[in-house]
Amino acid sequence: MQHVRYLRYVDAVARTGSIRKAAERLNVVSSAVNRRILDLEAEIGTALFERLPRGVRLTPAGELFVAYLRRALADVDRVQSEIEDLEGLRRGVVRIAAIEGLATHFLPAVIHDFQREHPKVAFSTVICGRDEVVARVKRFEADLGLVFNPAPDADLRYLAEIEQRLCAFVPEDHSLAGRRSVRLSECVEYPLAVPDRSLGGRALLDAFLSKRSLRLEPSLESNSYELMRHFVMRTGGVYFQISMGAPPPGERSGLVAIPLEERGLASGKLVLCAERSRTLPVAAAMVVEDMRATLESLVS
Amino acid sequence: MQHVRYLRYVDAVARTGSIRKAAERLNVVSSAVNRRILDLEAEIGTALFERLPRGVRLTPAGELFVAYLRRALADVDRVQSEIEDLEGLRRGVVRIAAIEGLATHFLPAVIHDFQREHPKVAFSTVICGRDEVVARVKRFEADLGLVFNPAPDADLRYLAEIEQRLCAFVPEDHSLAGRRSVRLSECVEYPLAVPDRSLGGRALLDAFLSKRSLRLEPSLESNSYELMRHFVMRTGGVYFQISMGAPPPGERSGLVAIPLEERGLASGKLVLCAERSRTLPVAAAMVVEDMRATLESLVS
DNA sequence: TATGAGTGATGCCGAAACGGCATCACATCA
DNA sequence: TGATGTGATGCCGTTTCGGCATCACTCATA
Repeated sequence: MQHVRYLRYVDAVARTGSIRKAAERLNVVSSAVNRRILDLEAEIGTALFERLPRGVRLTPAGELFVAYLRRALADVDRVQSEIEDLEGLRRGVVRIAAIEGLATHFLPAVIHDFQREHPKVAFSTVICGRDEVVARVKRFEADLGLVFNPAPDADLRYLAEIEQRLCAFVPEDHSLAGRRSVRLSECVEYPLAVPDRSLGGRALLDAFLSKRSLRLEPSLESNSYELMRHFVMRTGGVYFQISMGAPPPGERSGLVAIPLEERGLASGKLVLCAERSRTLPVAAAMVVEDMRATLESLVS
Repeated sequence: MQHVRYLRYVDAVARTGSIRKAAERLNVVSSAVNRRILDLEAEIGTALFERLPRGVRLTPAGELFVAYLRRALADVDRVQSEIEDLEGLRRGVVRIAAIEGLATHFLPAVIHDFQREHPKVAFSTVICGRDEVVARVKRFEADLGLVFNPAPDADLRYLAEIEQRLCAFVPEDHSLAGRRSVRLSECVEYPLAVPDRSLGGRALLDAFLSKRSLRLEPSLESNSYELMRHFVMRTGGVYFQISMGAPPPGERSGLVAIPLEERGLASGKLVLCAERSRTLPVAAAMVVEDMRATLESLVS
């Protein structure tokens, strides 16, 4: 707030004990800071700082004034935050960290739908691996996390969860494309691309394969579904991803998702989570409701 | 205060429910008030007032902001008043470090007289040895120091000085009590208590004795005049202190001070000092004037 | 229904405040 | 003694502010 701008000048001088050092911190020239100080002292009628050869020191009057300005600065921050919360529906930034599998269809759709009704709400969305999603939520760098099969964590609060099966993704014109389901053993005939350990589906594959004699010899292992997508489009191969990564019905993307049908192949959960102690800003809370509704519609 | 000027604009608008009426009250044109309101709303990112055909009304966000600005305006009024009190001698703390010899009569009297006229001015007074007095002044832990014969020190500024002779202090009913002056050789007949090196008069005694064949065999050596006082009251002995330690004329304390009359016995200076670069708070500066006057009256 | 009054918003522009650059005066230190 | 660091100050271009005039809209009244 502009009306407290010069209070910030005085605060910086009090903290650094030097007009020049404070000016550096504030990214203005020292003469400007000096003049504001002198103007304020003239207005108050007394020196707020004693001038020493190597800087300045607060006078008793200065101590009183600095105590005041620190109360005022804290209070203005608080009221600004309160106003933002109140207005949260109409403006704000919702920060999301999500695994890559949601970047193509789910997240863009949710964001787009939400912004149709709340055009001033912005999204800051980071796509990263499972562990990084959790870390960002815990560090308050993301309001919301979308992650597949997170490890149990007392710092996380689950806001929504849905079951997700692994699917084989192939080009539309692939010989497996019309199947209602497919077995892993059928897929190994083709060039394979598999997710690395940072992607959620890999753990499900590993758990299954550890109990089978079947061995996968992937042509590609990657943390990028985009890479794997282009790989199979080019090679007529197969990659694996949770069903959430599939395009919504009616949309064509050149790829089809076929559920893997294997006894003993576990499914996992896609989780929408937040930091446990967190009170979400209003906009983020509304986004949660929208996402819940969308996720629930996917299981019915 | 200028920095809260626009808060006063908003306050007036909220109170009157009209930009034009507020402008009248503030003695500015309504366009100026209107623009400050609009600028603030742009800065905050939301309307503080709903615009009605016949004026304005606070929004919920505006209610929050007005609650804030009223707290801020009350607080700035209060701190201004506190600063005025401080500068107007209506409040403040004067910090003094002094040698023990002044604790009995001089300091209590000066403090008492000063507080009769300035009851809200408090004193924080530390009684300590000569070196500690100087250290406290230099460390800005004391505004003023009262010390006997300090070593020359570039960091100290002398505000007042008076000559002080050594006196022999004896009980009122002592055989030396009626004398106008006394020699050291007369005192050695009685039990002697002498100051230790932390007290100012000791250096004068030592300097004198180093050029004489007379040897003192003190029964007591101490850094506490109170102890020495009670010692001589109990034993009918003699102790030595600068004349400042004597009760003012007309006051009876059970002891009398008799000036030591010895050729070659130097006198010393009692010094009122401050840290050289220090600008004293107003209250302390006034105390200096009072002390000067009192000290000067003691030499005339 | 037309008109006058009251309201907040806006264009234009001169006045006031501000910050940047350069320099000064002083104290400190090696 | 010269270099360095500090707050203060002159000059001036830039930004912000307030005053004057006007606009757009609503409401009340004749």
